[in-house]
Amino acid sequence: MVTYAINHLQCQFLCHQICTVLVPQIPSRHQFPLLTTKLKITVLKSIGFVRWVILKKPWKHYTALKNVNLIQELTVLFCSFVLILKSLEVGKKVRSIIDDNGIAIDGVLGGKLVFMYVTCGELKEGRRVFDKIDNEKVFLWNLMMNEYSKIGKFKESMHLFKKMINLGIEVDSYTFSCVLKCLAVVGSVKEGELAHGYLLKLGFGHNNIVVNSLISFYFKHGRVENARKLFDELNVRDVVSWNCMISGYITNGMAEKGLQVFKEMLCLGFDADLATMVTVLSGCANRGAPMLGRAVHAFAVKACFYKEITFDNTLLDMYSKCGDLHAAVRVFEKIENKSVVSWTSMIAGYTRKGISDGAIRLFRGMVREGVEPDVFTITSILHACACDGLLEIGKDVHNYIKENDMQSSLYVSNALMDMYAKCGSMEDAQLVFSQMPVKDIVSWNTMIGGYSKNCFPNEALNLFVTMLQELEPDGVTMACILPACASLAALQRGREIHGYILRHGFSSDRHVANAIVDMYVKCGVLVLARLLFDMIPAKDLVSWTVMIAGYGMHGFGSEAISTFNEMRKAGIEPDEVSFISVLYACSHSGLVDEGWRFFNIMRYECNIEPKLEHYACMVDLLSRTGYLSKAYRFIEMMPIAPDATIWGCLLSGCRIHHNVKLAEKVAEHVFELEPENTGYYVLLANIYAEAEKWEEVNKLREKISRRGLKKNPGCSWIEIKGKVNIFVAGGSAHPQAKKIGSLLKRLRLKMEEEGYSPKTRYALINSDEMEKEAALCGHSEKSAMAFGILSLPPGKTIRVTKNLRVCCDCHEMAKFISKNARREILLRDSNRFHHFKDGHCSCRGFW
DNA sequence: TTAGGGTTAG
Repeated sequence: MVTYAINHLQCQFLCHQICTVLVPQIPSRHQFPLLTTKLKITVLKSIGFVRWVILKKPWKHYTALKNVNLIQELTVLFCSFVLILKSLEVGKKVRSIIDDNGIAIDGVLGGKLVFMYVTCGELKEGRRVFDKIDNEKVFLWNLMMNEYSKIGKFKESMHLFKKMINLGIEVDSYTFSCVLKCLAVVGSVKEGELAHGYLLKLGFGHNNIVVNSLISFYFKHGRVENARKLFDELNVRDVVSWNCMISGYITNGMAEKGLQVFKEMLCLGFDADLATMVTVLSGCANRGAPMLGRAVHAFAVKACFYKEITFDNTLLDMYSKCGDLHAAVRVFEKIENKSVVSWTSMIAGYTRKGISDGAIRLFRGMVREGVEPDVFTITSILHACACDGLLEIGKDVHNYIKENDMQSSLYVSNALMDMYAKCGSMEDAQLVFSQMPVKDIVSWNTMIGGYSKNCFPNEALNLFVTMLQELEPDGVTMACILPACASLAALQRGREIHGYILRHGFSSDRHVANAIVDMYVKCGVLVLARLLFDMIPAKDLVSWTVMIAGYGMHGFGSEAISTFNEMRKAGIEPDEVSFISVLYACSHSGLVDEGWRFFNIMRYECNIEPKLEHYACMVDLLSRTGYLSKAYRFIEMMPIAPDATIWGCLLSGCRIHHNVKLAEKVAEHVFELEPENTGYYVLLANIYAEAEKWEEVNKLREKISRRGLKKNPGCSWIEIKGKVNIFVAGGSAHPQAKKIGSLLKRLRLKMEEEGYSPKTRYALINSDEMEKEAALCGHSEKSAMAFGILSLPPGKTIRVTKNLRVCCDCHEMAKFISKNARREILLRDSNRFHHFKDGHCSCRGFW
């Protein structure tokens, strides 16, 4: 801030000058942009001075200025300045001057204060003042209503409207404009029609501002005919009326008609204005209509709109949203004075394309150029961090948010939580969530979805219950909570939520429909999933991908492939995720040739560069089917660095095919990349155990305990009558543990009678056979299956979920039970589903 | 006070 060296007399003089000379010269906010550059500089200098006067309060020392009237005049003036400065800091100083001097807040000063607070983003304080003063100015009521609708509190805005009607305050056209805007979002058509009747009664039927808003209202509710009728009946159509029609048609999916109105408007000699261009272009962007967008671009260039920054920004956004990032970049590069909007649109464009590093490069570029990021920019850059899991950069952005006091923006806080959730840091997300004074539905959904996806299904379900006490969930909530049921394989819970969805009419939402299919797939009810999938009227890429992945998970490789082909026939192009699903399906069914075929289709036909996940599927496929050295060479040839998962797939393959020598070589890579992951040590230990290399097993054991690593305990659960029963490996804490134990013993005897011998090599214990057998009996999935037999009526499928991969002995026993006790068993392990029936498993040995 | 950029869903 500039400081002013000033003595007592000068201060007195300057304060006098402010009141007598400057006051009449202060332009209003609206006049300011119209001033000449020279005048603007003069005003800005004065503002700099006044800012200093306010912050330093030099008048405190002068009796002459302690005159209350003078201070009151000054404060009114200061409020006006704050409106230009938009600085809450200065605004607060003004307030303290008022309070310190005991100045009464009357209508004039109160009104100024309200306007000042609202402009500085302190709506709450503005409302407090607003409520205190006797206010009959319709302008202030409109202001408050507009502010509430800007932050999405449409109900509060409507509440104010009712209040002003009750107080008998005369409404104007802007009041109706705001009311209709609110009703467009939260109201029903019926309420809008009531407002329509009311405004006709008050004589606003020919007021363009009101009728234009009414047209927009009907369009937003899809009542195209009503909107058209109003437009046709308008005596005098202004450019806004035309713009409303164009935008209305485009957003209702009638882009052609919108363009027709646009042409008609031009033919009738109406001049399209900037808003027309912006409306048409943003309509093209939202509908994904680049052809129309390009035509408008050409027209606008002829009409010289391209010099307007707003136009350029909309144009670049249109290209970016229509997927043509190159065209967007060309527009961006031509903009001479890039505004914060230009930069943000470009950043959002890169993020949309998944080029997070490009987005971050742009972000740094804009800061370098001295363009200050605003809440929109911050939200976009957080999204880029979220997409790429860039936690450290995300944390830097969080610091920037704190320094610049941006947390109060719901968009910012929500994007921040989403970033933390997607980067896997739910503690940080929870911290942001708990500190938010106001939360909206997106905040709740983000947290619930975050917990669901980060393997905290219970936290997600608990938060969902809390949410129900606070606000109504929406379709997105459903799509966020269902994966929690899916990850728990909590079929009962999932069914309840499915019921809730049906009762509340969320089932027509495609995201919800997809999530339901996914939930039933992961809860093991594949047939129902397929049925519900078939019922989705317009399946999107996600619907198909869920189904393909579902077949893969259940070991139906050829069904997954035919669904994939069906999808392409339906005209839906696969993306990288759907290729992961089909490759995964191939690997879980041992379909080597088909796997290669899809890998090549992806690369050469669809031009999708394989990512780590795709390579992992291929390595998995080769390893499972015994092509171990081929898999090794494949990894070595990879153009990107393999991660531990990829080497881990090969290590699993080494176990299946008992290749100890290669396993040792592969394990070196795995341990180097993920030295803390106990699972891989256990895997190698099992490979040694199966080869009866007990010395090596012990060495590994020592290594594990030296490093202080603990084996992730095996844990299985089974849902009986909605209650989840959990079994831990070797545990006997369950109330029915004894019964379960004796049932398992009986089963084991029967198995031996029929020639099965226990697969003791999988026990990872180097002791006598008896102890090994006891350890095998204690495996959590066996206990859960036995509990299922004891608790469920005959003939009912037993559904068990396990946190780790199923062991071979348990797998054998499940096969036996399915034949001997005539029970279907559905076992979901950490990798896939095993469906046991009549002594066979759907995995056919691939797991 | 018709008009440009941003958050949740495989």
